[in-house]
Amino acid sequence: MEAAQRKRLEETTRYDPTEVEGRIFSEWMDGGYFHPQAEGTAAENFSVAIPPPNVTGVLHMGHALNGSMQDALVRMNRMRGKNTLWVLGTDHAGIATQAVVEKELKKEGKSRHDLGREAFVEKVWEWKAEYGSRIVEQYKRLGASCDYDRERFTLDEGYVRAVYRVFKQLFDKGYIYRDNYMVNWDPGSHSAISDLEVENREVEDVLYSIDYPVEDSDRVLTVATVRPETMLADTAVAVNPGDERYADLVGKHVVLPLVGRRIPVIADEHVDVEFGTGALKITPGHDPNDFEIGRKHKLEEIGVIGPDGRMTEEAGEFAGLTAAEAQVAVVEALRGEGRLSAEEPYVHSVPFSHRSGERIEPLISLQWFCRMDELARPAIEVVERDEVNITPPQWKRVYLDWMREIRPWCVSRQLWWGHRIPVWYCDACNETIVAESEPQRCDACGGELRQEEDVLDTWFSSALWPFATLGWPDDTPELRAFYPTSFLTTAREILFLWVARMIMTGLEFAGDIPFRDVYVHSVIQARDGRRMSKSLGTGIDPLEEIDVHGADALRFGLLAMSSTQDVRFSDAKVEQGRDLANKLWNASRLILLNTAEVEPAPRPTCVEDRWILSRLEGTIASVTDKLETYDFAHAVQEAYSFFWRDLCDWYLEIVKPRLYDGEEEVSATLLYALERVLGLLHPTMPFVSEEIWSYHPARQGHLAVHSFPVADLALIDEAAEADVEGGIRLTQRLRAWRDLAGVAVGATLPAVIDGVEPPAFVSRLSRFEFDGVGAEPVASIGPVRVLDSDQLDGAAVAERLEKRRQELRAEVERGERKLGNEGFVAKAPAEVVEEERGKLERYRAELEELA
RNA sequence: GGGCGCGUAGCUCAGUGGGAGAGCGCUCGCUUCACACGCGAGAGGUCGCUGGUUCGAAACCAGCCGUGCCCACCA
Repeated sequence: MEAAQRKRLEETTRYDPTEVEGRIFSEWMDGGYFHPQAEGTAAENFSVAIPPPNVTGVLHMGHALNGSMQDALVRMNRMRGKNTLWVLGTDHAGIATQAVVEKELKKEGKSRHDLGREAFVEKVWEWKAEYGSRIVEQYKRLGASCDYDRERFTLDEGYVRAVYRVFKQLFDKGYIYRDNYMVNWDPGSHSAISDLEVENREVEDVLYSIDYPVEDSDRVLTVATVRPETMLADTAVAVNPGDERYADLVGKHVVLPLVGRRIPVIADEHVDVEFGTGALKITPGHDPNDFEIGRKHKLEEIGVIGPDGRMTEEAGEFAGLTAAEAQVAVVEALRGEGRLSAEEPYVHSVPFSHRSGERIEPLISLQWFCRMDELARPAIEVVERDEVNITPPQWKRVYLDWMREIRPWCVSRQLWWGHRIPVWYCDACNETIVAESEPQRCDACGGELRQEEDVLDTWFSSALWPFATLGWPDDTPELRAFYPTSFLTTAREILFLWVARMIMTGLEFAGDIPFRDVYVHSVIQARDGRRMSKSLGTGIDPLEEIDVHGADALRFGLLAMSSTQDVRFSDAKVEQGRDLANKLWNASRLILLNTAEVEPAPRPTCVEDRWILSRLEGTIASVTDKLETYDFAHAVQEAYSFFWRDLCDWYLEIVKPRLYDGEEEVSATLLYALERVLGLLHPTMPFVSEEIWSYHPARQGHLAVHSFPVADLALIDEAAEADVEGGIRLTQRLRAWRDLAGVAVGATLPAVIDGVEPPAFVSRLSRFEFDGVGAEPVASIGPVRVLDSDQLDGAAVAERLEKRRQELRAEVERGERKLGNEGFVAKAPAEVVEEERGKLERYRAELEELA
């Protein structure tokens, strides 16, 4: 080691991530390690497509967790020498991004309409250029080993070609069509949204009962509704065909109050006899159920609420009011006419826009849809056959259940930011042209064309992510080398929205599954158990955590707290990671500053050496297995426990004298163990491991591309493990005895061994002299007979002895009770019974000695 | 309405048929020549409740209570 390096090691007693991380990351980038050549086949390579974050965003805890998991597996496979690609990119996130820019405009008192479409979209691109790359920089802070030179954007030039190709092919197959249909209208974003972007919330409304007079009769038909303003668009009243109360009215008409329109009484199975009066007003224009019933009975579809949320001309005297205002006015008018027979509070679930948070207004409008059933079929099969493996397994069924009930997808959005739908209309001859690139003139009449105004749902483009990012529709080297990707880690909330659609499009267009494994990770909640969200103010900023504790600490913490169930964010786990980084640094200082100049190699000379090597290799095997099966929490905690407990607390303490002596064998073994520990931890804690590696004598190049340790099972030694662990337990018992017997910390006590000689370290670490002479034994701890000396407090020793006797009596009693149970002896496995017998014997013997 | 989870030490969570675990916090003792982001020793739990299966249950089954999420067109 150079003198300067040695000096730095000697002087730096605390690991400082802020000083290290930026420097190390630059070294990785300069090395080009994250930018693989597009060579080989997907079967032999390793690749991942990052779930593309929104350009609007900043890194949140979900990204940090997901990034930590992906990076762990990506780095592990890169170290294994695989040609490894982690594709990075961002999503244009239609509604979200447009909303942010509109909000900016609003500050200047302008709306997007003031700018016009072209200028507005230009503005969004400017915004994207300025802020869109923030999240990429933040992934670097996390240490994510993405290919930053292959960054993609769902709206970049090549991506548009992929989207248009897909749209055209789906259209040609007859899957994509345009129709007037009931959609979820989001008054907030002024666009239709898909079913998956709707969330239901419990709301307290008023349930109004309205009397509809029956034509040519004194009777009234009373209907119940929470939206009285929609009665203006009623085109029927429905009753259940089996409902005798109304059987005679079916086929007759009622007169709609306020409006005066005659509407038929129809019979439909959908109507619940039990609910309210059993009569249901039918408003095909403003209610999804009524829409279905209306289509079935060929009812007129009237729209009284427009896309702007205001009452239309159809609403007559109420035209121009907002729906909420109209509700008040309609109720007032009905009351005036004596048609309101009841009002009662009513709690029910109501759809809201996931994006804008506004209450969904169901409307009929002309939209583009995509039939999903044919696309779903093969996507169901690959999951059924486990060609795409979903972990944890309960999500497989959730996926399959949803896919089997899949409905058409409304893919058009009334936005300006996004993939403008590749459809052109000719007003001259009414021709509709779908094309991958803009046609000049109408094929049929040569007339002028105008492009469809709507854009595609953001998820339409994200659905193509795994192959579009690799250059599809061109047959690129990247596509051949890295598709299908190896795995996908994701939050469950986008299982349908994104994962399912990638599987469908992957099979349809890229001819193969997009990934072999889907790992659905847990959700990290706020410290108080609420959802982390910006609007609730419950978010925890990963970058702040990185600033304070370091990226390795955050990564370790997130992986350690992740599990199959949702967990609350734990500062303690991040601090545990920070402490681990510091411990790694300091243990490495001890090793690197004191070892002799030797080749790192396992060179055991005693049982402790064989023990630590056995534990090391066992840990490598187990941690590797856990990482490969997405059991990140146990993987990092097991690595932690091996390193801290076994290596630092015990082995380093045991070998210190040999180390300070400059013994070559132990130096070689320690350097070997350190090299392997650094390699094992690098995927989860890349910065600190890389930094320490720079001081390691075996270093040739960066740890990021050094070999990942493969467990050497020849070094597993169960006998050595048993011996040393026995010695450790004995040491702990001796220390505990000293403590309770009131012995001074630094004092060495005389004792003799009666029985099997424990490993040599026990004497030194417990501060007992095992060849003591003279005095009487006063206590018996395993094979150790403690001899009396003036360092002992007689009363404390007696008390300690009595306590042990009580413990032993309890143990003996327990064993006797268990073995006295005939059922146990007869039915329990022989080895379990034997074990109990052995224990009982030992406890009895010890009690005998102490008596 | 249907489905999936969860309820274990003060806190956050592991453990899923043979003697209750981790991290943090707490108590006591240590400025021991890698680390006080440290070292050593401790205290702390009728494993939500009630029944059942079993020689044996925190774990398996049933019911109940509490709690979270997803899906669903009862006005």
